[in-house]
Formats: sequence, C-alpha cells, structure tokens
Amino acid sequence: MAVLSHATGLQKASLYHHFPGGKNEMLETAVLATIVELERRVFRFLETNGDAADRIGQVLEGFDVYTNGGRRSCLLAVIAQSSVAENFQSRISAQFDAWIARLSKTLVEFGCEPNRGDSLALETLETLYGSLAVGRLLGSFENVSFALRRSRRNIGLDTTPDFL
Amino acid sequence: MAVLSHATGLQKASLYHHFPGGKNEMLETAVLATIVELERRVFRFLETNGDAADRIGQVLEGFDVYTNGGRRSCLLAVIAQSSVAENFQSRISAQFDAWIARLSKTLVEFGCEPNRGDSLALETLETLYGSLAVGRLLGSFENVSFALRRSRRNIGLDTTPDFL
DNA sequence: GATAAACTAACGAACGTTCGTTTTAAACAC
DNA sequence: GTGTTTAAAACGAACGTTCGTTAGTTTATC
Repeated sequence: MAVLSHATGLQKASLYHHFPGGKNEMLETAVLATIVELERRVFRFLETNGDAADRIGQVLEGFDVYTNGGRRSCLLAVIAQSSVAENFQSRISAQFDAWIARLSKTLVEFGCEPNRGDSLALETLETLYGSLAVGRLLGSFENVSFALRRSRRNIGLDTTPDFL
Repeated sequence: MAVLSHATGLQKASLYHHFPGGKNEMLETAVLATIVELERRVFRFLETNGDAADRIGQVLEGFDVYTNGGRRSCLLAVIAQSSVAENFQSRISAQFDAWIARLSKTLVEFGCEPNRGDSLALETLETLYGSLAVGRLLGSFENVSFALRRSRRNIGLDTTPDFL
C-alpha cells in the first residue's frame, strides 16, 4: 500500500475512498486489470481479421510489448507464485485455460494438426513465461527476444533457418 | 519469520540464536542452501562419470525430482521475482551463468554444434522454468512432465516420435 | 558449573485501517 | 456573476495489529 500511495500520489487513507474493501479489493482490482490488459494487448489478436499466421504473430509480438521485451514481469505470474495465490488461483487458471484453448484453435486453423493444438499452445505459453523467468534469474532479458523467435519457428511462422 | 518459527517449532526469538543477522541472514542462508540443493540434486550430474547423454538425462530427471514433479517451486525463481531480489540478484545470476556454461559444455560433448551449446542450454532452462511458471498459472503440474520429455527430444536424447 | 539453546516478555517501527475534517468542484438559487 | 448547497475526493491523525528485533531468564547438555 505504501507503493500504491507513492505511485498515485495519494495518502493511504485516500485509497480507501476508491477501494473501500481495502488491500484485498486493491489486489483483486490489479489482478482483473492485468487480465484485461493481457486480453487487450495480447490475446485479443487471436480473433481479429486476417489469416491465422498473422494473428499468432500478433500475439507473440503483443507479449513482447506487454512485457516491454522482458523488462517487466507479468503480475499474474508473480501472484501465482505468491502466498496470496489461493484467493485468485481459480480465476487465473480459468483465464489461462481459456487463452490456451483459443490459441490452440488458431494454431489448428493455421495448419497445426488438431491433436497437437493444445500441447503446442501450452508449449508456446511455457516458452514465453519461461523466458521471463530465466531472464529474471539471469538479471537480463536478451533471452526473451530469442525465445520469441524460437517460438515463431517452432510454430512454423518462420521458416528461416537457425543461422540467420 | 512466523512461517520459519512454525516450521522449526522454535520461538521467533530462538531463531536469532542461530541467525544473529536476523531476517537478512535467514534469507541469505535459504538462498545459498537452495543453490547447494540445486547443485546436489541437479547440476552435479553434469560432471559425473558416464557418457554425456546419461548426464544430461540425469540433470532433467534431477530437476523433476527437485521440484517434485512441478508441485514445488524453485526458491531462486521466487526470490528473483520479488522485491528483495536486489540483494541476491548478482549471486543468483552468476550461479545460473555458471550452470548454463556447464550444461552447454556437456551438450557440445554430447554432439551439439559448439555454437549452439549456449543457446540450447539456455533454451533447456527456459523450458524447465517455463513449465513451472505455467503450472502455477494453471494450478496444475501435469505439463511439467510433458516439458521434460519435450526437452529430451529437443536435445536429441529421445528419438521417439511425438505420437508415442 | 559453564556453554549452548531454548524460552517469555517487551519494544519500536511498519502495516492496514478507521475517523473526522478540509478541500474541490459541480449544481443550483438568487 | 455571486453566493449557497452538496457530494466527491482529498487530507492528517490516530488506532490496533503484525513484524522484526532485543533483553533477560530458564532449561538443557556436557
């Protein structure tokens, strides 16, 4: 709350005017806002116009922008690893289930074998979040752009060989 | 500290007998102990006897055991994402740099192209930690064993086709 | 009897919250 | 336009709790 107070320029007491439910409501708002942000900047593209390849590319590009090239963590991943996860676990996992299903559908539309869609979608998210996690562990983030390119190649968006 | 007190069965005050440096020393001890544990249960195998393939397989298997099949987080990944990371960032990233270098060396020894070693080692760790992260997001962990198998295949340890 | 290792009790600081008050700003009366 | 009313939105001050820590005392161990 000290961080929120500083970030907003408001006294802690003033935060209670906007969030009468206190700390819990603030955190819940942050989680829901993060879901909305991820939807708007990343997964929304799964249902835009254009061919499937473009849409999948936009999702990967969107994740890059959303995380600022790996410099910024995803709040949902942080929450999911914290001790307060229980209160939001079901909401978060339901959301990721839905995102994976939508990504899978688009992958199949792109040409992926139908029974591979789910696992390729899962694998793609693991690649993205894995690069974020390892970036943190290395105190760096160059690996994130590598992972995005690898993901494109793995899906079949890029056919450029490794050495380019 | 309340958690430590409960876990050890000691009063909070008694913890100061073992860790006069207080909270900071306790956290530092936990971080160092985790590094030791990861070394002992995972990365140690990179330099055991036997051919490179076996050793790499032992590392992957060791990670599976270390995380209890994805049920348990890696403390280093949690710390690296928290606000106290600054105090330990350099220690953690130096350690992961070293582990990646050692894994890369073993991968090359196994047959990986020398200039691919570093990126394949990085990619492997991203796969492991990515599956952990997504497992948390999904509130599940079946994906971790999938990721381990995928990693084996990606490295070339398994030549079994996908449909098996 | 001495040293290590536990305990109880308490402290100050930070946290999360509540309270009552003041400022801001839009709506209305004159 | 000026003055009044009203509700929203900010504030400072305080409260009780939890946290990290210290002090002094007792129990265990050798």
